[in-house]
Order: sequence, then C-alpha cells, then structure tokens
Amino acid sequence: MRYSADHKAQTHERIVKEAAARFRRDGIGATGLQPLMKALGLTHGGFYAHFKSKDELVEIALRSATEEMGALVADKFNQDKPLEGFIDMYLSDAHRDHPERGCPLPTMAAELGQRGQPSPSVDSAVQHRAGLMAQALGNSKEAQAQSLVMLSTLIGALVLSRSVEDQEFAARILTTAREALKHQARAAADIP
Amino acid sequence: MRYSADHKAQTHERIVKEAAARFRRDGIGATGLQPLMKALGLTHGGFYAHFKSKDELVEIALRSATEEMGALVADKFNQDKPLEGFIDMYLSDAHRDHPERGCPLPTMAAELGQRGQPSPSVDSAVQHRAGLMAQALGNSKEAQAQSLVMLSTLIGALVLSRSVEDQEFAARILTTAREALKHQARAAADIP
DNA sequence: TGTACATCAGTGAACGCGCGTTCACTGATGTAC
DNA sequence: TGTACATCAGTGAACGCGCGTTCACTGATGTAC
Repeated sequence: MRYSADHKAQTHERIVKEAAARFRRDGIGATGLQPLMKALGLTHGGFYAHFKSKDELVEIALRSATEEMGALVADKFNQDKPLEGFIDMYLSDAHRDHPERGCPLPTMAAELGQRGQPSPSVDSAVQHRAGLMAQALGNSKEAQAQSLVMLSTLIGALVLSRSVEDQEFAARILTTAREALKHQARAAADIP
Repeated sequence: MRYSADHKAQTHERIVKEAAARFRRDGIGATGLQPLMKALGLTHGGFYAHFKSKDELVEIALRSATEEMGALVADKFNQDKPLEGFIDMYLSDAHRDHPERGCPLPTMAAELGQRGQPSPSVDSAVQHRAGLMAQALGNSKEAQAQSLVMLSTLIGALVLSRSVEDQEFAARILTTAREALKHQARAAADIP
C-alpha cells in the first residue's frame, strides 16, 4: 500500500514523538519497540523502514525531546524575569508529574550514562539549556558557570522529587529548590 | 550440602553487595539475576533461597548501598570543614568514575521513580544524606532547606558529568559545581 | 485516456536470546539415639 | 563413640514471556507508455 508523498515522513515523526514520550516516562530500556508501534496502530516489522536500530531512535528521540522542551520554554526567556519564569516552570508540579512532556535530562541522562557509549546529544542538550540560562544571566564567564550549577540543581531536585514516596517531602524538595534558585537568580541580576 | 551456621548469612551478604554494585553501575533493569549469581560462583536457582523476588533484592541493595556510602563519608563529617570535605569527595573524579562504589541516588533514583511504585528507601536515603549536611550547617530551618538544595546540585552535577561525552565538559561540570557549593558552604558558615 | 508495471510503507511470522521465576533434586553436615 | 536420619543451601533444567531484529510478502498508488 503506497502512500502519499509525505506519508512516510509523518509516520517517522509520529514514531519519534511517541518514543520521546515513552523514553522519558518509562525509561529507554523499559520501552519496547513492539508496544510502541502498536500504540501508533502499526506493526513492529515496519519500524526498520524508518530506523536502522533502536539506538538510532534513541538518539533522534532525545534530540526531538530537547527541541520540544526548548520550544516549550522559549517564551519564558522573552519576559523581564526570564530565569525566574524558567525555574518556576522547571520545578512545577506539572513538570514533575509529566516527565513524558518535559526535559529529557532528568529521565534519560543517567541511563544514557550507564549504556556503553554515551551520546553526543546529551552534551548538546546540556549546552543548549545552560546556554539559554547563561544568556539570561548576562553571558559573562561567571554567568556560564552559574548556569551549569543551576541546571544541575534543577535536574537533581526534579529527579529526587519524582523518586521520593512521601508526597509532602516531594513537594518540599521542589519548593525549596525553586526559592533558593530564584534567590540566586535575583542576586546575580542585581550585582552586574 | 549443608554449610556452617553463618554460611547462608555470608552468601546473602555477598549477593546484596554484588547487586548493590551492579545496580549502581549498570542500572536495575539492565542487571540480570543470572549473571549476578554466576559472578559469585553460584547458580541462579539458589537466589530464591535468599530473596522472594528481584524487587526485594532491589530494596535491600539500595539500603545497603546507602549505608556503605554513609560509612565512606562518615569521617568527612568529623573534620573542621565537614561540608567542604564531603563536597570534594562527592564531586571527585573517583566518584564520577566509580558509580558502583558511590552514592546510589544519582544512579538508581530516576529508575526507581519510573518503576510503578516508588520505594520508601529512597526517602530515607535522601533524608539521611541531607540530615548530615544540615547538621554541618547548624541544623537550623534554613540549614535543612539549604542541605536539600545542595544535595540536588550534587546529584544533578554527578549525573550530568557521567552522561556527557566530552571529557573536558564533564570535568568542567564537576569543578564548577564543586566551587560553587563550597562557596555556599563557607558563606553559610560565616553568617551564624 | 487506459493499461501495465515498478515502488516501497507496512505486514506478520519467525529468529535467537536473556529475562524472572519455579521446582524436583542433591549431598554434606548437624542432630538424635 | 558409631550410626541413622533430617535439614536445607545450592543445583540445573524447564516455564512462559517479551525483547530487538530479519525477511518474504502484500497491495495501493505513482509513473511510463
């Protein structure tokens, strides 16, 4: 059954989007290609008309998730308090409760580090995210350093709040990190 | 073949220790019980004489790794600059390069959060680790909050430095976070 | 315009593999007499 | 002290299952004449 010209590209995109969601929600190893294709109304054999391996899909899905996340926060960086808006969003209840639509780093980075060969896409995801934050901080050498540290805090706090059982404790981790980071952002904005 | 009185307890401990190492190095899902038992010179069937499921082993191994880590850093907290020693150790090259002997949170927390039901052992691991740091900061309400944020930064920075491909970038993440956190620790120690 | 053919996205059975778990068993040692 | 028996940590084959990947095939559509 041959399809219209852009049909394959559309299916390709659907697979990438669904995979990007599942990798973030369930983890890479726990995401099977069979259930993934089935969820899109396709059979698993067709997968290899689009990707040469699961590893290739992982790489592409990670890039897609990074871009998706970038688009989601783009408007935050056009406001007068860009960093504070970003921090509020990153450490929101919505972001904690919906990893499948959020930043791929808290969910995928550790697993990618454990796989044999790390992926260069992690580097660019980190650099891109930290770059935006550094820009909001003035882009000095200090700003670049601080943005890396802040990004670490954001990721660590989100991971912890997601893996802790006590909901009250989880909320406290988010709130505490949010206020500390916003305090840091304000302090950094005042000094220069 | 019946063994001496404490033989079973010893084997139990050997399984827990080896599992705690592999879960941290390879991840929980990627660690098979068969290779694990084989590495100890045992056959996989015997596993169920010690644990009722892999999930039970995960729980016990996580507690074991937390205690192990606690013992490893205990002496740091008896020095005159307790927090700085701990930070240097947590963000050392050795800790980054040997997850199997390090803190279980950067390696296991995300995966435990993705599994259906989160484990209460994560809560106590976080609380224990943050508690020690808070004590070093004076144990005030502010100290408790700050220790949670610092722990988030430690975990996030370690995860990032492990999953990034560029070794120079990985080193920069560690160094930057180390200095920022020690600066925070000194500032907090000066104020009260 | 109508017909023959080539294309190729998607199908679905099959591949070998390792997973967690079960189970009938073995056999060295501790215990009872 | 010597013998019979019970214990039970560990053995290893087998279970069903889902994994990633391969492959011969299908059949609707675009292209060529």
